[in-house]
Amino acid sequence: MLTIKDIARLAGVSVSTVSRVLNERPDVSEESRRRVRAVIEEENYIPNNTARDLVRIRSEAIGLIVRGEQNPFYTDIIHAIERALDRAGYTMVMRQIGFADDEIGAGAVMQREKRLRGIIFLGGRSNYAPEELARVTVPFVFCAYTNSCGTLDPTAYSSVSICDEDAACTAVNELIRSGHRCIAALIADTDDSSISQLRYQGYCRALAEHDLPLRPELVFSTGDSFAIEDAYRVMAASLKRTDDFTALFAIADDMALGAMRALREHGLDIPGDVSVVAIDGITVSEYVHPMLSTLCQPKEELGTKSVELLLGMIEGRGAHAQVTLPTTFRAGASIRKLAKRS
Amino acid sequence: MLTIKDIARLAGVSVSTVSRVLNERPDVSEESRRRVRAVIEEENYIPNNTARDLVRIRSEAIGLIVRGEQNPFYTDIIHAIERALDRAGYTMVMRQIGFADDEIGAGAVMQREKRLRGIIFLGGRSNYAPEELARVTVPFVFCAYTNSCGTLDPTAYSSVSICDEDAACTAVNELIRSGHRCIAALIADTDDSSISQLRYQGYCRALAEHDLPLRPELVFSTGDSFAIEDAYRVMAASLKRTDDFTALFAIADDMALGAMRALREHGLDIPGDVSVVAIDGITVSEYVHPMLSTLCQPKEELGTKSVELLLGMIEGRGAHAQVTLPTTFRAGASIRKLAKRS
DNA sequence: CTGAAAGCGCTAACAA
DNA sequence: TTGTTAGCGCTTTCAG
Repeated sequence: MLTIKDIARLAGVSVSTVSRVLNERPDVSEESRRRVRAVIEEENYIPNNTARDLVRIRSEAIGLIVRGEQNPFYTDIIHAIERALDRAGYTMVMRQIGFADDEIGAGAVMQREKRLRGIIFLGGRSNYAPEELARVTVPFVFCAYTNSCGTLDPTAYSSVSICDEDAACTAVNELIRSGHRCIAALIADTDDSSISQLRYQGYCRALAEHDLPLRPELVFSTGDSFAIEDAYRVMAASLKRTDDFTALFAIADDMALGAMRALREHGLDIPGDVSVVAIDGITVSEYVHPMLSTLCQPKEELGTKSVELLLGMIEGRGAHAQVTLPTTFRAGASIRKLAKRS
Repeated sequence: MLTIKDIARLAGVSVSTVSRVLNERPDVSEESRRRVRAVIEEENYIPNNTARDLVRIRSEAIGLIVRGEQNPFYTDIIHAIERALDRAGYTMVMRQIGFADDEIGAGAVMQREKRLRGIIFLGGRSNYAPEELARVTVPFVFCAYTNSCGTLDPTAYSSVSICDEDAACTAVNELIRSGHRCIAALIADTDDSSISQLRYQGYCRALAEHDLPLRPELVFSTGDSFAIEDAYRVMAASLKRTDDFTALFAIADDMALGAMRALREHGLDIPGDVSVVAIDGITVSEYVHPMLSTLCQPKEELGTKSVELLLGMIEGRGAHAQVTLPTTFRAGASIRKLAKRS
């Protein structure tokens, strides 16, 4: 394995000169630069990033902590993040953690182990105490979720997300606009300020705004999973108790897909018997039958904007900010317009 | 930021002693070990991996190079790989590359930059020349594909995959067993030894074995993409030319889903008018309607076995091997049994 | 513009 | 069992 020394020797210069051309410093003569470049090219030399990172104290690496089971929704965002990071000359180190794991802890460890310049948290909770958050001492941004319950000072964290509550409210309103009155909800956990909870609140708000009663028996919860199979399982079990609703709001596309299978297996037609709406806008939901009506998150922008915000903080041109991105309703064929009758 | 020196000072020992307890060496007195551990705990010290990796020359990192657009099929495998690596005490560094990019080159760069111990290639081509492959000097394994065209010496590479040709043949046979005679195929590229090509060969073989003619006008190709949207687009365009088939074999689940939408939009019922079968067994295809009949790849095993093989080579207990894993047919509802006539 | 030399934080001989 | 010390490959003063 070639080192900078070998290159220096081969080019007949000192290691510092090689280092200078490696780092595109201006203070090198054209002649030296050319010679060094030639040798590097010739020998197929690639600098040892580990050593560079060590001496620079900080690396050019950004950590990405992804929480929860594999949600197809994240895939696009992850790609957007990686591309954006790559374009800016940073490396991405990804770490997946379990639904119940502590992402701040994981971030703190990773930050030190890998000497990260910054961290992007994808899909987490947001109810941290400031002290907990303080364990992460590099810039970070929450992607696709935010601290909407307000336990944190807005100057203390960054986030790029949609407004989950509004999104849910909008989605449910689509159902109501189509004449639905008995609207069930398929959610995950309800007991903290998770995305599930926020979207559930949006559901409640939409009902309230239209003077529709909130019927607890129509709120189905997977407990803490967004997984398609759990959505299916819970929906199937719930249908044995009640199917007294004409529409279903699922807090995530993936969950909607699971629920739709359960509905069909229960003999219900979509949207004939039950209309379905969800939030996220994952690719595949545009290809299922009936095409899922959903409120799309701007996946690409969530990723690129997160990177932009993070790099802004890292490179000292930019401060903490909470960015809220707009959603767009994608009309599918999973909502049936009900005939008006009171 | 605390360093090993600080810990040594605080614990009243030398850095070597700290290093020894960090690396769980046996030659440390219980007394020292206890004291050092206490200080580490107390100070929340986390060793600098960069420095460790530098001095160890080689890191504890394994590279994962994922080629091609985000295929949901990969997600599960990636997770399986990460979990297995984590369990064995290795870190994963992932890098996505474009469909047309050179994964061996990417691997070679990454290997040097990150001082990788090994590399797993996910979803690549397999028609490299031995000289190209030689650029990667750490152990590596091809995951989910193999060098079936045989340009490589079996002692020169490792792979964990299914037999793509057999899988395709089996899938198409399911169609034939159900009485189908006019079977279209939706494929990607055909001009190299890609997975698409192998599966296409399986399709051809199944037809040949049953004396069915290969009708080129029923072979639809996306060119080089496995993306759902391209499958949809190509299928929709093809249907304008011909719909003279009773069954469709798609080389990937995701492509099947795209095709199914096109078929429906063309007014065809699945499986009433057209039966569909595919290969991969991604999660969501179990939830679409009709449930997709498909030949499942053992995703979890593909990942864990790849890691096992790789670590075997890295840790010196194990040599190159080509592992072929079995597929299992998952009967959905997308195949219609044709009445026997002729 | 260039080179010598001092580390970055850690591991691994080698001595003690 | 412990400490001393020489680097790992690179960047970065600081002189020249």
